[in-house]
Amino acid sequence: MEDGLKTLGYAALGSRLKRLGEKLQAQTADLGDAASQEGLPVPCNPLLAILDKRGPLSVGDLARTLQQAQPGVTRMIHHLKSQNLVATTPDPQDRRISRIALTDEGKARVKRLKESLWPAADQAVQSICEGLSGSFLDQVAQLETRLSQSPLKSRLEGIALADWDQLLEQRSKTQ
Amino acid sequence: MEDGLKTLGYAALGSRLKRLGEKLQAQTADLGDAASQEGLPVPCNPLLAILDKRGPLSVGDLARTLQQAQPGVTRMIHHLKSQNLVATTPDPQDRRISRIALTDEGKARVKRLKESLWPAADQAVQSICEGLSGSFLDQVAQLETRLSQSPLKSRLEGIALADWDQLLEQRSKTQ
DNA sequence: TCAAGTTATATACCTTGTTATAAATATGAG
DNA sequence: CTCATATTTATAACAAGGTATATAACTTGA
Repeated sequence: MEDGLKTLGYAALGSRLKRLGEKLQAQTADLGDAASQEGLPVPCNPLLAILDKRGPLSVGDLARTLQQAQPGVTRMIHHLKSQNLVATTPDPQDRRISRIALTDEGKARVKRLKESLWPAADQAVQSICEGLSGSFLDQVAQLETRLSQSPLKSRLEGIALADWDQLLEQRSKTQ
Repeated sequence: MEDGLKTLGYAALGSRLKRLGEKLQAQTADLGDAASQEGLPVPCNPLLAILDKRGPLSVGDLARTLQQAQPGVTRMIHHLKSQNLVATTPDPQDRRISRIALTDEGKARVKRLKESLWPAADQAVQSICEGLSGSFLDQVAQLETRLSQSPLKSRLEGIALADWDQLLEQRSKTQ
């Protein structure tokens, strides 16, 4: 009864990926301890990471980088701004553009996230993706099963957290 | 600039899968000609397919089968009911339960979808998933690229549509 | 130079998922 | 039998994505 979607082949892959992504995000939120999260919505994390990596960016650049529609990015910026994690300054060359940058508070938060939630999420998700086999559809099915049977949080027990920058560096070498 | 998410490793996989799913669904909507769609929201398609395959079901059974929270299913049922595609009848054994079944109009609609949108979606999505390689993360990245470079619709040109039931039967054999 | 078009951001509204909870019904223990 | 608890569906409120469009600022061409 539970696996009805699997009988619908590739036609339902869109629905399945969407919900798989939502479940990953939900479980990712559970990974952070209270200290590292402090009420930050999950989708803000990639935005902060991009800002940290690529310095100040315009709303449009952020949207393109995140491959996301601009109004959603604007909304996240408002949220982050209300928490004093980012600040916007008008571009002197072109006053339509506002440059988004991390505040000092934002940088401090990013530092904490780099030591806790981000590597935890990376390592847990990598672990759940290990050894998938078969067609992409099969792999998605395996992921669905794994995610409901052993949540991300349980995959971190007894694992040492790497530091975020080291993780990414290492990954870029392997690739 | 465009591939910023790829530099974030597994940590951003949730966001990426969610948006990849959304884009697949959006492009799937473009596949149907006006006749086969008639204003049916994309997420209703799996629901109709399950109802067609497994006969009348309760709301709870549908939610479990679709691996989705119950209130979302209730909302879709209301929508489909307003279009006369499904009907609900109270279960004689347990009056809390209402059994959801396709109406004659619903069956006719399903018949049309089986001959057009569903196989089109299945074949197009299968084609875009062909020959992916590398880690799951790599495969997702390849899918993102392919989807933005050649949309699902363009993958159907000159391809004969199979019938839905034959497609699924064939797939279950291959597997 | 200024009118017309283009671009960047913000806003409004919609969609579709979620949780929490209420209301109706069923079940089971005493 | 009755009351406490379970279960089923519906409703309300929220989250985070989307499209369409308005507004302000820039650019270009006659």
